[in-house]
Amino acid sequence: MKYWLVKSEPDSFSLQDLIDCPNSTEMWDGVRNYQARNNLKAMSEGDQVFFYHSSCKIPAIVGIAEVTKEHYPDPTASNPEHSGFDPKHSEENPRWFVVDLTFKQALSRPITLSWIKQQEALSDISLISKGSRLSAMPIEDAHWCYIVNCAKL
DNA sequence: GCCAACGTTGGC
DNA sequence: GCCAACGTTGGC
Repeated sequence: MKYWLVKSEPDSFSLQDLIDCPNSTEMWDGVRNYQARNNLKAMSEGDQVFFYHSSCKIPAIVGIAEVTKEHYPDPTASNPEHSGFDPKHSEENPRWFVVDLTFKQALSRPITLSWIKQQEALSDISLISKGSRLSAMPIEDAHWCYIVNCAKL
């Protein structure tokens, strides 16, 4: 099992929004960056995912979700009406993908970006290193465990 | 709202 | 294939 982190702007889709989805499950669509896409494709069913709130007052990891369906073509990329439409994408020859994420639990306290930056043990976490703008990125086991322990689930 | 750090696009 | 121009992300 692998660990990941996905980002979402809470103004457009928050952890609560995921909880409120049917079966607390949502198709994670709209990724239009190749590296982030490759990370989506590397996800397996059962992988655990930190849910991170970005571009907001207090950027933080706020919860945990699970990959419940492995990657499949992003339907929003084939929809000309959709802002994520890509004419070079098709069902037959897909360029962009989604996974399904299911809510698992909220952290009892959010793990803020500013706190993460203060932790020696997390000094090389992908979230604050090169390529940190990716909307989906891998998290090392040790970093995952450190954060989960500190969140006192 | 600013801007640094990227990623993408397209002319050549 | 280079690189300038442009767009996006996301912290501050």
